[in-house]
Order: sequence, then C-alpha cells, then structure tokens
Amino acid sequence: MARPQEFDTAEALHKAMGVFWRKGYEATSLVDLLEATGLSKSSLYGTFGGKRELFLAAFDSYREERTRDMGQILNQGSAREAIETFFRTIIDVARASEFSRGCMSINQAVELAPHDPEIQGRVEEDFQRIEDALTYTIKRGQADGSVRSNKDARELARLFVVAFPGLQVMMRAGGNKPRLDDALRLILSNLD
Amino acid sequence: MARPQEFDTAEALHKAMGVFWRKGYEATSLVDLLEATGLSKSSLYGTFGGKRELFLAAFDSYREERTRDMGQILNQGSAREAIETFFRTIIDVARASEFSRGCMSINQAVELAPHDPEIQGRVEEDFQRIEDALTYTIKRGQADGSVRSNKDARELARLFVVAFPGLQVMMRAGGNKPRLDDALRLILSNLD
DNA sequence: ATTATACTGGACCAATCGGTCCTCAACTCG
DNA sequence: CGAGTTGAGGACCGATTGGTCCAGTATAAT
Repeated sequence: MARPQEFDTAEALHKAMGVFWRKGYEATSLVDLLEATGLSKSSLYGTFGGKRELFLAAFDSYREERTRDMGQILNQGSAREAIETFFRTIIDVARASEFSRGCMSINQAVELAPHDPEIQGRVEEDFQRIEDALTYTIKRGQADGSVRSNKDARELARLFVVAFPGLQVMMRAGGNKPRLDDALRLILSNLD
Repeated sequence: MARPQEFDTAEALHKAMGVFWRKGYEATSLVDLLEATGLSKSSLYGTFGGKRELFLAAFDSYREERTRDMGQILNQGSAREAIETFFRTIIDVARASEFSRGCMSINQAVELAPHDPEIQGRVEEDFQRIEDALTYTIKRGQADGSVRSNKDARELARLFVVAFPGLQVMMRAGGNKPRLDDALRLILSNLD
C-alpha cells in the first residue's frame, strides 16, 4: 500500500495555472512553480511529469474553465445583454485586480502558438469555440429581438472574435479606460 | 587611433530586431542574437551594452519604422481607402510570409508590458499614436466624404485601435482566413 | 618604430535552468 | 515484524544563461 499523497492535485494544478497565466511559459521557472504549489520537485515531477506537461495540463484546465464560464454568461438573459455581459466581464475582471493577466489563450497565441503546433491547435480551437458560441447567441438574439442587426450571425460573431483578443491584450498591457469603454460601446453597437 | 568597426551597427540592430520580433524577449538567447547579427559577444556588448539594452534599441527602432509606415499609408489617397489599406496590410504581410511575426508592440503588450513599466510606457505610447493617427484620418475622411459615418472620430478610432491587436494576435497565431476577412469587412463597415 | 585607442575572438565565470536520483517516510497487507 | 509501493525532500547533474575579461588585432598619430 503506497504512501498517501499529501497535497491536492487539482489545487496544485490551479496554483501552477495562475503562475503560467501571469508570467507565460518561458519566464516561469521551476522555482516559481514550486513556490506557488508548495510541492517539492519530486512531487511535481512525479505527479505531472515535467514543466511542459504541467503547462499543458494547466492550460487545458484554464480553457475548460473559461469555456464553462462563457457558456454560463452567454446563456443567461436576453442574447444582447449576455453578449454585453461577456465583454464587459473582460474589462471588469481585469480592473478589479492589481495585476491584469488578460486571457491565457490569447497570451499563448502570442507566445507559443507561432512556434508550437500543439499550442496553436488549442488556441485555434478556442477561437473557434468562441466564434460558435457567439454565432449561436447572436442567432438567439435575432430570434428574440434583442439583437436588432439582421446581418449574418457568423459574420457578426467573427467581428466579436477579433475584438476579444484586442480587448484582452489592451487590458493586459494596462488598459486605458476611455479607449476601452468607447471601443466596446461601438463594437456592441454592431448588434443594433 | 582606434581600430575601425567591421560590422554595420544599424544592420546588426535590424537583425536583432527580427529575432526579438519573432521569438519575444525571454525565449531569445544570446546565442540566437550572435548568430543573427554575426557579432562576437564582445562586439555586441561593446556596442549595445547587453541583452536588455539591445532589446530596447531594437524595439524603439521597430516602433519608429512602423510609425513611419503607418503615416505613409494613412496619408495616401482617400481616408476611407487609406484606413482599409492599413488594416489589409496587416493581413497581407502576414500571409506573404511563412512565419507570422504579428506586431512587436502587441507581442510586448502581452509579454513584458504587464511586468515592466518601461515597456508598458512604450506600448501605451504606440496605442495612443495609432489612435491619434486614425482619429486624424477619420476626420479627414468625414471632411472629404469618403468616411460616411458621422460618429465621433475619436470613438471610431478607438474601435479600430482595439481591432488592431485583435487582428495582429490572430495572424500571429495562425490566421483563419474567412474569420479575418469577415471580421475586417464588418469592422471597416463602421466607417460607412 | 612606438603609443594609444577601440575592436575582435573566445575563454572563463557564477548563477540558473529543467531534470534525475537517492534516501527516507508513510501507508497497508500478510 | 518485514515486504512492497508510492510520496516527499533535497542533493546532484549537465547544459544553458547573460555577463566579464584577457590577449591579440587594426588603425592613425607621433
């Protein structure tokens, strides 16, 4: 019978995710990860396999969480409000914290995706997921009348998919309030 | 009388800029820079001071070049066409090369700006510059009739400033053609 | 020729990197 | 109790990192 594990794997993964989200992959060292998780090297390697494996697990965990969150927000209330809530949440969450992490998928679109097909595949999946969810929500809005624009739902969704990394990057870089508020208002006006 | 320098400083800087643009700061090693520039360590340190100093010089050089390019594009022809050309160029340049580097300022908005006030200042400056240039061009378009929208020029410009990193990030991550083309068409339609 | 000066090549350096390995620890089962 | 198994701590490792330093080089001036 083996010695029981002292730490909670999911919690350690969540801590690691926070570090990778904030610092990116290259700038995150093993010492950073050990400190954040409270694990010893042996425990970390034994459980996750290595830095890259831990990163992939953390990234996938992040993506699942965000997919779930997005689904919840976009399925609540009128479609128009849901889309607005989704985008305002980007800004509100970032403004509520001292350090703006942006979105891990967008960060990786810039850092690793250009050089690493495995990451690029995941990022492209995320973009596709956001596009599909927004397309569906816009169609819902065109049906319920909350989205007044009668342009093609997928085309509208694609505009919002481009706006998403735009907003995330600007928030991560420090976020000038009037610019973002004006931009978001105009972006959303495309639904009207 | 000193021994004359064998290499061209501007050319070495340009080579270094290319590496930093493609790989980012952390993932670029001294060996990468020495290979790209053809310099020895002593020459590199003697001329530029160190990795960070070289990076800052390269980044500033990049920003000056892009500012000039943007000015040229936005000052040519009707305002509406100029803005469209500016944004289509993002996509065309990326599609013409095997490796899509995106935009160094946007890449640094994600990589270093959140942790490094000196970089963050430069990135914010770049965003402001783009916003000012677009505001001016939109006003020009509203005066010459090529921009039919009568919304506030600065507000419109802010929408485009958010779209800019959105497009750059998506191109760097691999760029799905229909999504980008649809998104760009809709973004530009805000001028009509 | 010598001197002074900056340039070049590359050896050397301490610190850090991600990963391996060894020993001891914690547990159940027979 | 001993055996078997996985977990934990941390020493050890070779490679890499950014930076320093030393000896030789190239040039003009005296």
